[in-house]
Amino acid sequence: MNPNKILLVDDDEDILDLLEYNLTKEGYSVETALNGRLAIEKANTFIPDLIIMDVMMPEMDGIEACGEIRQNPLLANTIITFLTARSEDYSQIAGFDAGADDYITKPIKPKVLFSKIKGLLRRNSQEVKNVESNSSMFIDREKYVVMQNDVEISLPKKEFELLALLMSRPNNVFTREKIFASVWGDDIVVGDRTIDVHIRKLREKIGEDYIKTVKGVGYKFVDIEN
Amino acid sequence: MNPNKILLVDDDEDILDLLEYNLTKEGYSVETALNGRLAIEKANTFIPDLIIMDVMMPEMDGIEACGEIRQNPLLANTIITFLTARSEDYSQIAGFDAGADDYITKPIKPKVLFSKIKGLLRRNSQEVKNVESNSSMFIDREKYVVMQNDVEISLPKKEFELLALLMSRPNNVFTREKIFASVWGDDIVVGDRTIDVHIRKLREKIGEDYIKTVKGVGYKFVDIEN
DNA sequence: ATTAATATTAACTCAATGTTAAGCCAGTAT
DNA sequence: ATACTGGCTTAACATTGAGTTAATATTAAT
Repeated sequence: MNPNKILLVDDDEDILDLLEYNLTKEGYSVETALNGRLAIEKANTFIPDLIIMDVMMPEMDGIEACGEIRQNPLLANTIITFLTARSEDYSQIAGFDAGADDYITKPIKPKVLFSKIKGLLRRNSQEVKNVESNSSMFIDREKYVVMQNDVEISLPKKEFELLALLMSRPNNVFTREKIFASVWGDDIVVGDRTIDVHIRKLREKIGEDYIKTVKGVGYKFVDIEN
Repeated sequence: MNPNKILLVDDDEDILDLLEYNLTKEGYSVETALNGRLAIEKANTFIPDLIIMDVMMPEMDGIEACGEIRQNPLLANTIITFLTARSEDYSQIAGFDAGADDYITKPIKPKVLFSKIKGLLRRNSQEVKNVESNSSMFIDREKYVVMQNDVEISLPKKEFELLALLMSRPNNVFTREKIFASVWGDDIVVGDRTIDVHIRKLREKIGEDYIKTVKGVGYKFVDIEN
């Protein structure tokens, strides 16, 4: 299934119509909402892959809505992007705190916006690359090792790919479904406990605190301060 | 010699001046370039240890320049880092494809940038140091022999080329696919066990511990202390 | 308290790799 | 010519350990 469901949230109907029209024409499945509260409702049923949301809205603003949406495990992998005026510096910071993935500054040309959307959605399905986070750990695909505080940890293939996936988006929850699809491939079927066992082995090797279980949802890699 | 040569590439002279001033003060040897094309020229003669390059530039963008630079074997050990806006997700992905090692998101505080640079160069110097300390073994293409602790080991062609390939990037994993492509050529087809047998003969001659198997992935040449 | 989800452990399976020896071929010495 | 030589490949079989499973324990949510 290609990721292509977009939820647009803005209090200006003209903008909604314009974007909806053009994005639909591009082949995306689009829904809209006029404020934060409605956005939450729509998101819970529509399960979009991407939410583009204005910050300033009546009823419930984007920041608050974002926080709510991030509570829903089903939307763990949904990318949330804010629309924000260039100068509203504070909203950007608050937005990231609330769990936003990105922000787009207004005004923006439709063409630029579309290519941006394409890029964002592509990220979800991208092959996992070397990952450099500002944590004490990073993946070295060339050497096929994980560096932890300048110590090399070598891992078997499946464990390595699993960790690489989780680290590709720290703090982001990966569902078991996504993990299977990415590490094992869509066709191969293995038992339910297989992921658990690999997670366990990883925790044994890199420490208990890096991989966090989100019960009923999946697993995430969290950054640890030195 | 410590790795300390940095090439800065950005179309904004103010930024170049600022960074150059501060990095020079930190003891680095710094050169600058205003666009991708100039960057390639400078890189070819300056042989920097680290290139910090803006993605968006006139004349030739960072991605393209990165690809070009990666063609030059002299710059194989040069770290290439992109400067990119937080939201330009696509450029990050394309950057890795082009051979970038890392990316730094703008805006960034100078202090953070400096510590990041330090980290990047330190990582590189450690690798280089390992290679040098392991002068217990090196390839002599002229004589077509491998020197191990001042002892000449002469190897048949295939074994020699295989070892030379692995040693060309110590600690790096080479997949069977790549080994075939490099040592045998893309067209020639040989059986699955052929590589194994050559690996075995090499291990017999140079010792068991130099070539490590990464099951399901490939082989790598590892440095050995003393 | 009940239950579903996850953790843990150890045993098992099988694909990937290791090992050995024999065969083939090109170059070369007899 | 013929036989020898060393390099390379192949095939058959052995071995290994990554990956999986299954059984049981523990945990978190209601």
